[in-house]
Amino acid sequence: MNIGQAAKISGVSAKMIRYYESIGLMPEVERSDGGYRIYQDRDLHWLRFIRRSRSLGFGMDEIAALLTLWQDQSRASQSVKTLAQEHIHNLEQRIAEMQGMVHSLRTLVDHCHGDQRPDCPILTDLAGG
Amino acid sequence: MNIGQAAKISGVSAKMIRYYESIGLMPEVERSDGGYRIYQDRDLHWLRFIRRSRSLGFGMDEIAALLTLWQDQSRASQSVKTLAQEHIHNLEQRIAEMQGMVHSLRTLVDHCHGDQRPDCPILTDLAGG
DNA sequence: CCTTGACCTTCCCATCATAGGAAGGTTTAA
DNA sequence: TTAAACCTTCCTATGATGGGAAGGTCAAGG
Repeated sequence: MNIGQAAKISGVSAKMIRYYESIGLMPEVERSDGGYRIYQDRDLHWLRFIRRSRSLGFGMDEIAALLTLWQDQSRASQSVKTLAQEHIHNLEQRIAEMQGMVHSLRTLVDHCHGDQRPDCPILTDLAGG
Repeated sequence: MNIGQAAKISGVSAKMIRYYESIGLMPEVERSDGGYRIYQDRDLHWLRFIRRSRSLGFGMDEIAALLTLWQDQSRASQSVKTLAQEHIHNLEQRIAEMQGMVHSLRTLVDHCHGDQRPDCPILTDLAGG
């Protein structure tokens, strides 16, 4: 299977597949005589694992760790759970940060009459009160 | 006032002040004979405006627009309000996305016993079900 | 067998906001 | 006059992704 087909099936772009390989997240796969990468079903599983992990917001470092745990038949489920919990914690922090922004912005927006007049509490706040 | 003092007072690092200048977000300020940037109170206001906008999650493009509106005495408050509302909308979308991640992760984590056994629903999910 | 088009290869560049560092010039206080 | 503290510009990197150029390969049809 070519990289293009692997990309279509796995939902990971060819660009990203090569990138994952370059940073060591994907193993280097077999090549054809002409130098084309050749993918097997096993590699597709790998790619889908990465894609799903990305969609849950894991970073490359975390995915590398998850892949290692995945490959290690004898790991304790505890290590995976801990990693996931830490990731949840990070996400929640970022969410809280953005919610704080939304809250402040909402207050400002609510106080801005939003008509043709130039007076605007939003700019007044940004300018430092 | 040197860039270092301006940085300390405004809370924007010297590095970033130069960067803002280079992308046209800050006006080019006066220089000393030796080439040092010289900042006035007016410039500090500008920097604080940028810093506050950044802390509310506005991107450089949006801040550029806000600064223009700020400088334009005759603009309608409506334009500012609209910009802020669009930004809130963007933030809320990103928040929702991350909350979806947290939700999925929480479900997975709740189903993982997290002990010494290797069996782990989190990895099973990541691997595709 | 040859051509053509679709595909692949590597390499470079860009994003966005921020930081680090190197090499060298300026300012200021002792 | 010298040393320390500061400044200057320029280059590099981050993380994940995409775009594009120059050139090589593969497969199908004539």
